[in-house]
Amino acid sequence: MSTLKDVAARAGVSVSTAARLLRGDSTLVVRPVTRHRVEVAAADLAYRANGVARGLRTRRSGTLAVLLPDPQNIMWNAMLRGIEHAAARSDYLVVVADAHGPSLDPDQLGRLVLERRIDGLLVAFARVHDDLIEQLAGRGLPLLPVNSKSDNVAGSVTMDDAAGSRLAVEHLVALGHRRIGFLGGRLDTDVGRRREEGYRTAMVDAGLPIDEVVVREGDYTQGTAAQIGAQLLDLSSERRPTAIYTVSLPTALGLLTAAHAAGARIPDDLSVVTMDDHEILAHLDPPLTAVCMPMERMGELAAGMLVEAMEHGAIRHAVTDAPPELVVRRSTAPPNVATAAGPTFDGTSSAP
Amino acid sequence: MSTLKDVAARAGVSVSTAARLLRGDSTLVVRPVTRHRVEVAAADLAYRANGVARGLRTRRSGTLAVLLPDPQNIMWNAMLRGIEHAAARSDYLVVVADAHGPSLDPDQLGRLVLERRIDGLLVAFARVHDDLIEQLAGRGLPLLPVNSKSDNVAGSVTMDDAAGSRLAVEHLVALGHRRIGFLGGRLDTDVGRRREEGYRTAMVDAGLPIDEVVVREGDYTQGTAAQIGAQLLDLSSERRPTAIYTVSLPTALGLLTAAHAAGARIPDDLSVVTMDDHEILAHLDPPLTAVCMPMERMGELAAGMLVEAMEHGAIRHAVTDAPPELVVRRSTAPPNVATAAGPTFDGTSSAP
DNA sequence: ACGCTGCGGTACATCGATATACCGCGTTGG
DNA sequence: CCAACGCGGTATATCGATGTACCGCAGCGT
Repeated sequence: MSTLKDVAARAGVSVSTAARLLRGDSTLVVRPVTRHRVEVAAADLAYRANGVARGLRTRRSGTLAVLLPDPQNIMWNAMLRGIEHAAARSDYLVVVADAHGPSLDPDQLGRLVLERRIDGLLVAFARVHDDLIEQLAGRGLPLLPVNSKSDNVAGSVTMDDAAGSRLAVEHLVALGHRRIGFLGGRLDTDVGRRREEGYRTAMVDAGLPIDEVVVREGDYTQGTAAQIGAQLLDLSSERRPTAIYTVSLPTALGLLTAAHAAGARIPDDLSVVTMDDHEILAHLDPPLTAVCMPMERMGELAAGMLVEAMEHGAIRHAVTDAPPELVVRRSTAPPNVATAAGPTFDGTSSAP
Repeated sequence: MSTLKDVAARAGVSVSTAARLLRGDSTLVVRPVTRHRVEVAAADLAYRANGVARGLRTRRSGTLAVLLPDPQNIMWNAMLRGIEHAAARSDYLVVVADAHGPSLDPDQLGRLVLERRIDGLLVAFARVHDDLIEQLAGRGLPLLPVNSKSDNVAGSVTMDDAAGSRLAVEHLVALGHRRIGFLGGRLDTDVGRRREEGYRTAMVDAGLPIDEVVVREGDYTQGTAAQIGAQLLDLSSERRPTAIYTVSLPTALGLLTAAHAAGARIPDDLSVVTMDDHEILAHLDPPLTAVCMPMERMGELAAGMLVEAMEHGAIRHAVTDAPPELVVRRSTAPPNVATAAGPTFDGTSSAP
């Protein structure tokens, strides 16, 4: 591994000149011939600047971390891709941290940051780590909530969740549904509230009454969703929703489990739309109608903004520009009048 | 941010003493009172060693990268978790690189490594990046193929793929299948060959003939699998397999698509087992019987070995100890004698 | 009296890149 | 005639932690 010193010696210039030239320092004036000598020397030696040494001087490690609440949710993959691409453009590396696993708990992560191995942090689902966030943000560490805002942190990148929810509800309304349930996220998170708000707005806009019994707060886990789903399906036929909108894939899967257990067929007895799309939804039983949110775009935007914040201190609240899109598959259909108005389905499983 | 100098000044000792004490240098002898003074000073100042400065001196960045062939395959998630956990135990960070995306092409990655921002590399599905691998391994960079061996690289971590394949085939045989197809991976990869070998061994052990027409090389993509699947389903009824074993989730999904298009019902007309398991398989149409491979364990092992290699130079070929397990769901059933022996299914889609 | 050893540390030179200050020389402009 | 400035760079002090070499002193044996 050759160093700058080697290059300078080979080119017959000082280390500073070689450094400034190779770094592209615009205040440096050199004759073309000198420039050429240095460039050739660098090429001959296959010189690569040592990133660690540079980092020491420039006080940057060139690495940022992403903190995820639930790496089991495959929807984060798209966001991660976006983050990686945008970060790579600015020559940053991305470290992924599982917020709940033993790999990198918030304390560990805080340590890393304080040790300057990480320059900044993208935090998805901020509420979970309020204490960490306050600590770090308080120390002036570049930190950006993604997908959800946090009251005491300046800046965030989110999507138009309300629009996504409206899209889902409007689709159900267009199919003829009137009793539309909502299986949401945590209401102590900004994103959870915005998704519910979109649902409510769309219901009101459609002139439909909102039955609070079928508007439920979940926690993005499959287990909780299955429980709530069972409760919703157990309602009397006049109150039981003919369609349910779920706000995440795990939530949707929980509902599917509950529906299966209750013997409710989808979409015959119950239509289901979920937020967040992924290719594999086309292969589910049944293929799930979904609102495709611009996760990748959000990731790109977030990484770009974080880099911007780290380098120029500018930070703001931003909403991803790409609009949500509805992907219609087979889990939604017009309400089955017979089922909806008639006696409840028998409650036994339809599984063999 | 306080530095070692601040701590030393506050404790009234030299920088070296503070450094050695806080680092836990066992060759250092200090009086308890001195030790205490330094520790208190460090605590008071909330001192954190600067990882970048340390890295410069110790010539390590404390970061390792994982190169993945196809981040769309959600099966890597489990491996990543394992890698992260094991790496975290040794205080390493993990950077994820998409081998095909624009985020971090092999050249970029090579650059990072040469710039010493990354200490070592885990490469999944090595064949894709042979040139990069030779370059880096040639330069003495710690590099470890995961999931597949590479002839010109010492060391690797793999799973018992042959055992996994055997498990799948034995399950089908036990159900009564005799014409069992194989939809494999690339034969220019070690892992692809080992999975096919397991299939062949199991067939021979079961006393079944192998019809080479139904033993096919794929490339782990859904598109190719769909094409091959269509060909297999188009065979005359005496040759058409009654069951197919696929070696990856995208491959299985491709086959499902082909089966659906051909109007073949699963498992009635065709049983399907796939390698690699994930919770979501339980929700597919139909729920897929799968061989659960110890991906997470492999990840842990790999990260541990890479760290070991980086710090002590020891490297070897290792196979994950945890055995594969069969998870039976509803995509496999005894062959339908009527369908198998009778005329082909009508070939029209069963979709509404 | 002399060397040796153990104790409890310290001084100083790294690691490699970067940034600021500054240098001598020739050319202008006033 | 002298100051100011542009040219083409160089010298040197960082950044913060690490590790080797070494120091003075006391005690101990001979």
